[in-house]
Amino acid sequence: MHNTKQSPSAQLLVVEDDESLSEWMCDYLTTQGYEVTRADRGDEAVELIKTDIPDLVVLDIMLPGKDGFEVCKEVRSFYSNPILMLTARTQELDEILGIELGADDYLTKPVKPRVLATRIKALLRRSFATSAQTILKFGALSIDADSQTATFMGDRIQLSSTEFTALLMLAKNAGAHVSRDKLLQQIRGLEYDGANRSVDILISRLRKKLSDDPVSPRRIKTIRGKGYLFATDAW
Amino acid sequence: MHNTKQSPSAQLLVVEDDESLSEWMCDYLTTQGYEVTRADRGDEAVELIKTDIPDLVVLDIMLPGKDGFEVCKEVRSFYSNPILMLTARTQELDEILGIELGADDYLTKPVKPRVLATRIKALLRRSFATSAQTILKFGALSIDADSQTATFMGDRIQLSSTEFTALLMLAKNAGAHVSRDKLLQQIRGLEYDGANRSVDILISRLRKKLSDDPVSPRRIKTIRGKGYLFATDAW
DNA sequence: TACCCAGTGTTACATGCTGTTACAGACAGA
DNA sequence: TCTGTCTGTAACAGCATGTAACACTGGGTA
Repeated sequence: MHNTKQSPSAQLLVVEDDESLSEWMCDYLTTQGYEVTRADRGDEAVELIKTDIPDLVVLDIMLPGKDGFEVCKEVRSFYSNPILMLTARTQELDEILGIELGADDYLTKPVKPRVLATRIKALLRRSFATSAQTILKFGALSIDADSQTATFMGDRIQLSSTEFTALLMLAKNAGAHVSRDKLLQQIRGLEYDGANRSVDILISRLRKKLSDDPVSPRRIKTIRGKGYLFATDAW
Repeated sequence: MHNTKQSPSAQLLVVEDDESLSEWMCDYLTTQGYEVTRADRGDEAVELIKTDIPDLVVLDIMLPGKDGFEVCKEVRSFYSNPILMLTARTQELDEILGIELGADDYLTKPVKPRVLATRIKALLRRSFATSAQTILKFGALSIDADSQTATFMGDRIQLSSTEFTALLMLAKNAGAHVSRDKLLQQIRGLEYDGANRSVDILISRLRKKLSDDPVSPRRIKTIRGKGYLFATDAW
């Protein structure tokens, strides 16, 4: 029952002027389940990227019309999906490494099919993964778990790692109360012994940084005897 | 339940016109866990290589249609996986050694099963090993494990090998914290004794080179008591 | 050999983070 | 209103972290 095919037919653009190489790459990638478009000129490639917006571009450097470096530089202003460069000579490779032109990976010719497929898969996986970034948003407040950053009204809030952990935990359980026990466990791996006030202090500091009034908090509410609650719609 | 097979069924093409020899090689390699395709003519082999793109080709020299030398030369323009040549006579062997035709290894007949398997395994391992290169990208920062190079905003960052190792390790675990212990282990193969501050210094130097503000770092965050974390999306 | 240099670890001190204590105020039930 | 309990937080202490300055090392060079 399980379909083992990983990539759900991503759309690729192969830009290569060597016809035989281009042909086998396109054929091979098609057999791998990709939808493949072909171009053999640099200027043509730019147009295709603009109109088709492929999920990934395989881009040779030596090209008629406009070389790979130029293409890369030109499209980077509007195109952010991965670009895999193909290079024939070590000299070109040096150039790729020296100049930061926006390529996401490179391959030296001769290209091995398995390697090509592996790279493309990896790049696509990464590309999809980063676009599925987990950012929690609550009005003007947003919390990004991956980069450990919280912003409020566009400004970054300076939080210590502990504060961030607590905020994230509260936000993940927004609308429900989180006990001191759980917060402490998350932060220090400790059980709450009842007399410990560290969570209170932590919340106090968090509120201050979120400009939340402790007397009548809109964001982090106190649930007497039970813990704290992150309010979803604070303002 | 555990499958001990190492190579996940690589695809091989055996090109040999001696039927009995071809048959036992194919059978034997199949029992070794490979997926084997057969050809007995040189021209047929070229077609199969083009369409199937096997992970490795075992190629006899004396063949009807087109001999092994020709096949090798012809496919090398588009095929870069390993080719293992089979030769009957010493004279042929001399030719293989004299002419650079793109073979990766050779075997003289009679072929011993164990030797054949060992060579194939070695060639495949080498072939896959070279496919490890990849560029990690995080906004304006890119890290190339192969060339031990990191660039930031297009400029190359001058990193010592230790610094690069640490950066790579952090980047590979982007979004998750990496302990001082692990960093030290990776760098020096040592256990972290708790009093050692070398990791801190290393991070400090790294941050400086990445223009990361230590007071409020965007790239390499400190997780108090746990280590450091590379933020995926720093800006 | 003596010297230089880059890389790396150590020391020492500055700074920052977090928990504890102590007290003030808030809350709930009687 | 009174009382006991819970919560907020200032102030402090202790420890973790940041880093300048120096020491050490190994490799290259004159």
